[in-house]
Amino acid sequence: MAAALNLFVARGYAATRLEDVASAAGVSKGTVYLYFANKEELFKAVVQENLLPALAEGEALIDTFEGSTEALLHEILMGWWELIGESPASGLTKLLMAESGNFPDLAQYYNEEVIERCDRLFARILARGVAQGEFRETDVDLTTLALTAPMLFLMMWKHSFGPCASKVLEPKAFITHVVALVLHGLLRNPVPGAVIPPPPPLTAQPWRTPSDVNGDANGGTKS
Amino acid sequence: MAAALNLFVARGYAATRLEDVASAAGVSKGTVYLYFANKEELFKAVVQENLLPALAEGEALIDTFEGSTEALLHEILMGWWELIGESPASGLTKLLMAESGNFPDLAQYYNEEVIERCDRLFARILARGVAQGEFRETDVDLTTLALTAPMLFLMMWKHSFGPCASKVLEPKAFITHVVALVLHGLLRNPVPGAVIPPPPPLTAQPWRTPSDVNGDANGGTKS
Amino acid sequence: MAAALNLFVARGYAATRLEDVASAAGVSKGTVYLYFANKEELFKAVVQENLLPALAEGEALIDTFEGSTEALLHEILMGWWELIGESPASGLTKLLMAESGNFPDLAQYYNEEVIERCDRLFARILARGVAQGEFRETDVDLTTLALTAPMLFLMMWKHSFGPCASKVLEPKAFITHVVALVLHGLLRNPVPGAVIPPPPPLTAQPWRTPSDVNGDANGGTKS
Amino acid sequence: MAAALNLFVARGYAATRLEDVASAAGVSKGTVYLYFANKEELFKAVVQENLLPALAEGEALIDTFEGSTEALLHEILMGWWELIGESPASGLTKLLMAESGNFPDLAQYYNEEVIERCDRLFARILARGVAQGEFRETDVDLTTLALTAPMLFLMMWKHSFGPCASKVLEPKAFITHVVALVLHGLLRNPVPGAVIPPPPPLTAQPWRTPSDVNGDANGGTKS
DNA sequence: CATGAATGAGTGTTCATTCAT
DNA sequence: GATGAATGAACACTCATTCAT
Repeated sequence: MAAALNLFVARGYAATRLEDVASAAGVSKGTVYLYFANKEELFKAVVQENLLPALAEGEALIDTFEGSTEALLHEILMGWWELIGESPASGLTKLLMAESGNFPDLAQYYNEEVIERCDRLFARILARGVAQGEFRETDVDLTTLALTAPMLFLMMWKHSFGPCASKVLEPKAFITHVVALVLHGLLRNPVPGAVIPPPPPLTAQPWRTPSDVNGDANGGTKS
Repeated sequence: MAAALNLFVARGYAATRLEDVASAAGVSKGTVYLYFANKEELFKAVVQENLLPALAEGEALIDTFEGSTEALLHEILMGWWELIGESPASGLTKLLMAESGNFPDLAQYYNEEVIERCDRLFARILARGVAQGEFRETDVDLTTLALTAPMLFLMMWKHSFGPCASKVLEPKAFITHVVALVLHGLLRNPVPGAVIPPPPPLTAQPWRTPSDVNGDANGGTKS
Repeated sequence: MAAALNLFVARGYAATRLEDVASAAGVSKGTVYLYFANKEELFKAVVQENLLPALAEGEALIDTFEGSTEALLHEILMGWWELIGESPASGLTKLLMAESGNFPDLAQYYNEEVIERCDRLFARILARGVAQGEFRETDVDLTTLALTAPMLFLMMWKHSFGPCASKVLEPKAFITHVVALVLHGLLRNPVPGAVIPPPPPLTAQPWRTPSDVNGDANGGTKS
Repeated sequence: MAAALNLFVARGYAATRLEDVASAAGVSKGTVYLYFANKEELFKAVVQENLLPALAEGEALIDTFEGSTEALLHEILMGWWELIGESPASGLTKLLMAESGNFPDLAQYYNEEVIERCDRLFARILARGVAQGEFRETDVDLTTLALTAPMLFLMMWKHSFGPCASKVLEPKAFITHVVALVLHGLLRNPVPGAVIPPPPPLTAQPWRTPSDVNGDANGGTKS
């Protein structure tokens, strides 16, 4: 399964030949079928074997943690990266997204077992922050996503454009920056104590091509 | 090429049969080869045909915009989603990440032509915000990533787990929330006027398994 | 048809694409089908167009020739080479032998129209030599073949191993040598006036491996 | 490989379908690819497997032979025919000439490994004949060719026009005839002891068409 | 008369899967 | 339990052939 994990991550599902998995594992092609009914089952087994343990470990932390919720968030995200992001499991996450269309049941499973558990984890953290008066009132689902999106992005990036990008992306520095940004805000003079204000109204069709908006081209300005 | 785009996005590169592309386009298998040398060239053509125009349109907005940089950011991200995220180009972005390992030259090309141009766009916006006294001093590269990561996440999500997730994710609401979060911060009492403070120090190895940290098991507390 | 001739000779029947023939001829692929029903008919037309005229010319010479039959033979063979061997028709001959199995009717046709006429030509020459007292009595069919074999060999060679052989073969020198050899014989002291003597009896199984002929290994000597 | 040999010889390289080879061998199409990387490799393997052993056997004879060089020549040629000409290897020789243009490396290999070794064999025989006073001084290369050309012709003939010719060609009788002819000469009164005399001068352009030689049409007569 | 876009049967090749040993 | 030889369905790609223009 370790061999399969590496090859699936490196080449994708379709491009991974069972013969390569077998020889990488030092066994014959037929032996694979003694343990897995077919390629699809092998794939599913690899996914489940490598994703769940990491998540389980992560869930243990939260209850025992003492300190500010900002520090807790930082810890959680950094630990996530160290445990999953830096391990081959991050490759699996990417692979799962890439192949989700061809493996709906797997995507369903992953969604239920991993993502929703993950969401509940963050919901608890956010609730802790609000309860202790550290955080503003906030939409828990959206804020959770705003925190997990950079993590998923990091995993995807590592296994897609990262290797061929010109600027190297330092994951841990990025995580630290994101936490600081989301917590403290980018504005020089944020309004303390308030709920986050609603955004300004969008301009009408600002991105349309000129030919599309010739009639009311001045509608593109904000006011 | 429209047929190829749809099928590539729906099934992935390997699982898309040229015969299906042909019949979806209403032509025969051989006809495809009159216009594209092989499957790979078709794929590359689809990618380039559908990604670049969208980006080009996006770059036009920034110069003419008047208003707060917060509003500009909101506009840009929302426009990005309307123009690319809601179009099949978002599917291509996902596909490209999924297949980047098997098409290194395409990934390289996408990185140079799309990502780096995108980065420069955001760098200009952030510089505008800082210059006008709206934003704190900030690491431009990391903040750019913190803003683009949710966008890439949205595209990936839409074409992977989104369709089978229990909670529906409303992209525009998410974008609005992310902008507000990143700008105003999650803290109830952020420090106005200051540079974002450094994060608290991480605890020593908080996520390690007990077997790994047996020597200093109490290291799991914060300090 | 000139284009087809060149390509057929250069690449063989199967490896010649009609599209290449068309573009070499400066017309479109469809145009070829205005003049030839299909690839096979084109091939047959090329063969007939290029082989028969050369042979017809050759037949004209013999009746008017005055001089020794040895000189006549030399003239005929040399003329054959100049007219056919040095022209693309030699390539056709090679091609016809190569493809005879796949075009039995063409081989049949070639056999009747070319080879048998050729045989009759040589039979007349040999009869002339015997009638004039120049040549010994001889088996006409075999001697004809003994004279035409080197010619066919030359044509085959030119279009097969010739281009990659280390020693260059000078066709005209070879023809001259063959005529001299066949006429005068290789022996230092041939027996004038006599019929060619029968060959010595072959040894029993001279080429068998020793393990096969262990019983009478000395049978390898001549008598 | 036996099945491939038969089919290649019978139909040529291009017209032989791997599926036919497989079914002729009693296996499935995929099985062929367990042993040969592709069609080309199968072809090359068939050629090398079937040509070299035959030649190796042939080279053994010459050293042990006692008797006249004329008899030796007869033995060698007859043995060649029995060992190679009558075996499928003769079909391979024909095939190799037919496909030499499409397999230059194979032609090169055959030329070096087979033809040149063959040439050296005959050079030794001719030198023996001259050294023992049996043969006239002669151009070794050309005489070698004059002896091997009928053999190659026989192989070609057998697998091309032979099956559809009206007159049957008896190979062994032909070989015997050629040896006698080349040794004793066709002339009734050859000149003993002498070097073969140079050929009479060729007439000027005797084969040209009338339109080509209109200026000096009388130059076509010999004197 | 000429075109060239379109066709689709055919073939080389791959690889997940099986099973006798 | 393990093997590896064998399978055959599947697919990318080719090219002779057609036909509307």
